[in-house]
Amino acid sequence: MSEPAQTMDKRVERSKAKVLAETYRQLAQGGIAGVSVDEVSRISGVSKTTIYRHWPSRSALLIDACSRLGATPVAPDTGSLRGDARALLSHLVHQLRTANWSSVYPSIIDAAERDAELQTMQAALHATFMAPFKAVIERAKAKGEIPRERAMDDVVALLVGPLFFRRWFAREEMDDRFIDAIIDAATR
Amino acid sequence: MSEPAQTMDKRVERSKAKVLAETYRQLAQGGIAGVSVDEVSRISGVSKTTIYRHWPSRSALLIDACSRLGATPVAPDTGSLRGDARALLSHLVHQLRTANWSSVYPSIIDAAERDAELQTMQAALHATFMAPFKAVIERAKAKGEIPRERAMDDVVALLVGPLFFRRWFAREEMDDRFIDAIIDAATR
DNA sequence: GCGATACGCTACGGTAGCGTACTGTTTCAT
DNA sequence: ATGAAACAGTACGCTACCGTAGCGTATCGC
Repeated sequence: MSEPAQTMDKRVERSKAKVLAETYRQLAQGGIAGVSVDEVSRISGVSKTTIYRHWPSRSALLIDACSRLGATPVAPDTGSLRGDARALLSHLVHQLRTANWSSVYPSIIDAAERDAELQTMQAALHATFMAPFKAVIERAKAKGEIPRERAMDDVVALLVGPLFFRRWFAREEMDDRFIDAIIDAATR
Repeated sequence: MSEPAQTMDKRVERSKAKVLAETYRQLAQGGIAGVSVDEVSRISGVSKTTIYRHWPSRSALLIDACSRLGATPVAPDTGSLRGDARALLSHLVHQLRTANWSSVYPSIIDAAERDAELQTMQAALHATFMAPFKAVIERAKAKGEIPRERAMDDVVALLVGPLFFRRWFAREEMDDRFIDAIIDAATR
């Protein structure tokens, strides 16, 4: 979102990096509510004054940090929809188990329920996460593997919904057999 | 969870009811983080001293209030799995759109990510919500509408996951066509 | 080298929240 | 009627947090 701006003072870059790193850590540990500017300052070693020089408020810092959570999306191309979907879901399961954003995301979802700014940020994050799924489904439609009439968003929900459900609501394990069951159901 | 205890002082009952009612209201409005004991006291008209007589801490009050969110579960019996599932999902969609717990649940999910007590409460709530689904699926298995080998939890996740996904993550509308798509996929 | 900029440090002011102590009053149960 | 229990009101102490001000120092770009 915010670029290096071509020529950025080394000191600024260093400070921002340190602050964002510590913000990530606190986000992963305590969610959005667990981030305190005082503590970010104390642990990162960057003065609170400096933090407020770069972000106008705690809220701005949080949005900036959260909006960088999404990893670079990668759309596989195994040759078949089933193979692509299996690759995507396996990768997603791995992320849900290990990635930091997996424990932060509920905070964002909760905050988006009441804060408009957070809501647009979450929408962008969501679009980033879902992009590879949409790409794969679009390709499958082009090859005729699934009918054109099927709504894109429906297929995405059928594929990803059950995983999210297990990770955050049911708190159950997600094995390969479950992934296959999802694919069987969604690409029927 | 906490019973009328056979003979409960009218004053106690009245105080607890007023406090819980206001706690609900603040929960629906601002989530778990939006509940303040001082404000519950001020608006409900029940003295803070009294609140702390009945709940040892703010956390205890929150857990007590949240654990009562679940409505009485109702398992329909239309004669077919498709009919039952359609009834359940339609009702769930309506709840997700209008019920108070729909805006509170993300808070609980987030809190459960880090607090063990909240986690067990959420597990109980989840079991209550899913009970009618399990009943319907079990009946369908008995009638041979779906094979016995299919894991119960998989079917539940395939049915409910896409709806939760739409409500909280994708923030998209849920119409009857989508419900049919889910049922087609899950009961294939 | 030197001016400009970023930075650290310390100390505030202000707010909000939790949980407790104390005192006097109302309401219940018998 | 009377003792016991629950209650309201108020005032605290404590902690945590946000955001700002003032001042001196270090570091960058040129």
